Amino acid sequence: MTRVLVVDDEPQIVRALVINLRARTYEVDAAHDGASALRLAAARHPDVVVLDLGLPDMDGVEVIRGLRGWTRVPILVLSARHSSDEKVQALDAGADDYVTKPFGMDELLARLRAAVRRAEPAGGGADDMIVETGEFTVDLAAKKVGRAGKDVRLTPTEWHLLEVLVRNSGRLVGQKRLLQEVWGPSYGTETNYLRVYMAQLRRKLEADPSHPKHFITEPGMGYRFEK
Amino acid sequence: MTRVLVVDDEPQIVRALVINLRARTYEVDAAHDGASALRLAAARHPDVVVLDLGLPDMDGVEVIRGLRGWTRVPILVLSARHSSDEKVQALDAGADDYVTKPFGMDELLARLRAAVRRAEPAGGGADDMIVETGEFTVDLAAKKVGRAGKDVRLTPTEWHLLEVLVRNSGRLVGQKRLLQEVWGPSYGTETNYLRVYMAQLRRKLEADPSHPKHFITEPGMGYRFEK
DNA sequence: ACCGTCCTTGACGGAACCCTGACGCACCCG
DNA sequence: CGGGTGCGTCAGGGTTCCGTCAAGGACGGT
Repeated sequence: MTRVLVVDDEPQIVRALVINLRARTYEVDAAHDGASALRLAAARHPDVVVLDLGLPDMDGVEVIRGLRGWTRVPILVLSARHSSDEKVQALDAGADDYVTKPFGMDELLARLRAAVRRAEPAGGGADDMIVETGEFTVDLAAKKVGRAGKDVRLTPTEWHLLEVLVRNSGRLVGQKRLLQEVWGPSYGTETNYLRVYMAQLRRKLEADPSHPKHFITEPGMGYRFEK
Repeated sequence: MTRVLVVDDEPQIVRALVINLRARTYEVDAAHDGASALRLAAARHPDVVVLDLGLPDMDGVEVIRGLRGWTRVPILVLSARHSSDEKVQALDAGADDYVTKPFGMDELLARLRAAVRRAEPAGGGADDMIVETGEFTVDLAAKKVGRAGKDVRLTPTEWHLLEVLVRNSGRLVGQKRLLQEVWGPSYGTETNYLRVYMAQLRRKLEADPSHPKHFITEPGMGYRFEK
């Protein structure tokens, strides 16, 4: 299932896009300003972003930079402005495509398909990664965690944090990097978030949460996941 | 150096593109029909293809399919036709972008940069530099130190000091430089810090801490790490 | 409009860490 | 032979950092 994040401040455009995308079995999130767009992108990990440049709270190019700070997700820019300068700016900031309003829905969808297609891993990526420990199993592709034969229920943030740690299995991940990957690029010092969510992960997955064997704290530096 | 293959049957457009691209230090090949385009692509392996759909010998979409049969090289389509149908066809056949003539050179170049950029290999290279001695192992990427099969726990300052020494393996590092790299630029004379933390490193890593073989003191000058 | 889930935020005890000063030792030089 | 300098060691105290809990608020679904 492909997940799309639609960012636009005009409700009718958002609605049109959402309806068309859902009809084609995309999973769609919507945001109406830059701040929530960045937050949603961090929380939901869309496979492609459709971004209107004319947002109420911040410049669209800033949103692109905010995304590009930590992800290579395809960004498809919508804009009412035809000026060549605008396009160049957006594309060089990291956008993948630029469509001017008014746009044809067919064309937009085709461009969206193209963006998603080329983002797919080249040669059968090892994305079906399953990591097992003595006590639980993490299926990165299926986004599922199992323990003692039963599925463990994780909230989006918990899963996101777990995913970053597991993808860097064995390596230390600095707290700043964790915060930026999970909560977005504007975070970096709010270490209390990490404390809270690491505690939840340990409570749900560790055999003895007060003496963790897999989610290891490196004081002053970050955390490390160990099989 | 980025290599571009330009495919168009109109000589003036080819010339304009070639001049503009060469001026920006791209390496450019040109073809005037589909057959030679496919041949040139196979022979020269361009990093991006700029393809006009209106070719004399074959349908542009066929050219796209011909390329997609064996390569994922980015394809940027040029076309005089604005019809939504054409665009959808080309994009779904495997094109990455679609620009209608007449086009602005700035915009085309920006789209070309975008296409090349996202084709670049993903993550910054896995910098898994590992340094081994007879007694312990330092993994700079994972920020991990192992000794006799077990992980050794280092505090942030200990790790930082070790990292500077290891990255200058074999070379003498002056105490002033060590202090400034680990404790910050305003330090430089507090050599007692060094004494304390060198002692901790030796205690944790040397077989015989009182007769160090790897963390060597150069009296009056600094310290040196030796495998 | 209500309810449940999830995220955020603040507070607090305890642990880990960093700095500091004191002391002993080896070496060099007067 | 005695004083000085630089280095290694140790232990205590202050500070930062972490784990835990609970309450408040935002959001979505019924």
